[in-house]
Amino acid sequence: MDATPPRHLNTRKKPRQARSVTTVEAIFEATIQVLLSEGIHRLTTTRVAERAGVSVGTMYQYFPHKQALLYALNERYLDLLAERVEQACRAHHGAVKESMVEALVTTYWQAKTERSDVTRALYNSVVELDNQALIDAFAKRMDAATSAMLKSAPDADYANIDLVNVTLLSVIFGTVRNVFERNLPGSEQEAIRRELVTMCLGYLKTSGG
Amino acid sequence: MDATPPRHLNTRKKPRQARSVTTVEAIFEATIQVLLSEGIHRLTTTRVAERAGVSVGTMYQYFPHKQALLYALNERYLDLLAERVEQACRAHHGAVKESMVEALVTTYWQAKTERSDVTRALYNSVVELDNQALIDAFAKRMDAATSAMLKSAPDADYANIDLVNVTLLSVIFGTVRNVFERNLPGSEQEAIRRELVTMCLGYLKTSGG
DNA sequence: TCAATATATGAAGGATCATTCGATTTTAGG
DNA sequence: CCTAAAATCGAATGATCCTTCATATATTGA
Repeated sequence: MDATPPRHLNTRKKPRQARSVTTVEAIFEATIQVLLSEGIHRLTTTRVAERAGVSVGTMYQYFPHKQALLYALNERYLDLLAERVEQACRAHHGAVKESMVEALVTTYWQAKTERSDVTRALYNSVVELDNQALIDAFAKRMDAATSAMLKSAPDADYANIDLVNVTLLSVIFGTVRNVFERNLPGSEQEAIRRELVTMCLGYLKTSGG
Repeated sequence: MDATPPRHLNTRKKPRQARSVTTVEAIFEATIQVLLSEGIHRLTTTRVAERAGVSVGTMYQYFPHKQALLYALNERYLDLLAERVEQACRAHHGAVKESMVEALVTTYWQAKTERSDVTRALYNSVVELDNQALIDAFAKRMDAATSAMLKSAPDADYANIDLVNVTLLSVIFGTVRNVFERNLPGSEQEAIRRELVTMCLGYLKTSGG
């Protein structure tokens, strides 16, 4: 990541010997595990240290405080992700658009899936854990509403309508979230929204629905 | 939401008089504000109560503990969102697919944008605030990598290639995240992934790029 | 007007947690 | 083997926070 970390989030010192490299690695790994098994509000320095098999003091040799730990974790993760996509892009320079899209989707998807625990740990929102029940119920309602609508279309094709439906929902909802996260200027947001409509329309025209 | 809240997340008592309705409303509003201005790790019961202009004790009349407050907030938000989409769907029963898609995208998009503060407050991830710098840097790298690739295609159309590029990225990244959040079975995930490729391909064929 | 009920208060208890630092152990390199 | 630098340890500190409960105020309905 070329984003220079805010000074207060800098790591304290760089590991010089082999064992300290191991230590830092263990701390990262422990952070992910605690995040997944206990959630953010139980992510304490002591717990992470214990899980990593080191003492709290050791943690503070490498991270000035808790926030810096989370920041570094995220940074490392995003950096790896970015590198993989960049490589895939380079590998497809000059190719036809079909294989570009294929490569892009596949690479990103796979990178996220490969270590889905990390992905999930970092995705978790402020509400945590019990949240899942809400999300599920919400998803069900949406599925029901939109698939009922879709099936009522005069030109509906019933072959794979459920798959088309769930795809549409994932794409639309996900895109909105992503646009939010990137915090793009309003005009660009609006432009993307229009493109999204075009895209979904084209998709519906070719794939039954 | 028809997801019966886990017992330990139930609200304590229902407001019966007018003033307590106001109170609960103020608490919700204060939660959002504190979440936005201070972040999750500074969201304390005292702070929320103070912002809401009530005492801590009052909060505990309606929410058995902090988690229940966040849960309720999320629940209310998702419920409102779901209702709006459902209504839009009902309003377009029997319509042609074009207007269905248009309505779906527009409704969801607008609901999220209308109170973007709430949306953002609930979207915030575990890393919080300083995270934005990382996300920005990541987005820049991705934009650069993919747009360089796209422009190298033999059949590239330079008219609106930047918009096409940013749309593709938002759609792909967002979809992945959404699929993750919904925690669908692997087989369905894979099916959606294939659909996503189809969709992007179709999009690229019609819109320059 | 007056009890019964609903709502509000906030100091205090008890628990958890982030962070420090002086002491100890381990490693590298001469 | 020996010493300086690197790495580790973990009890102690001080701060923050969640939650309770006894008390006080407000509202309702008769």
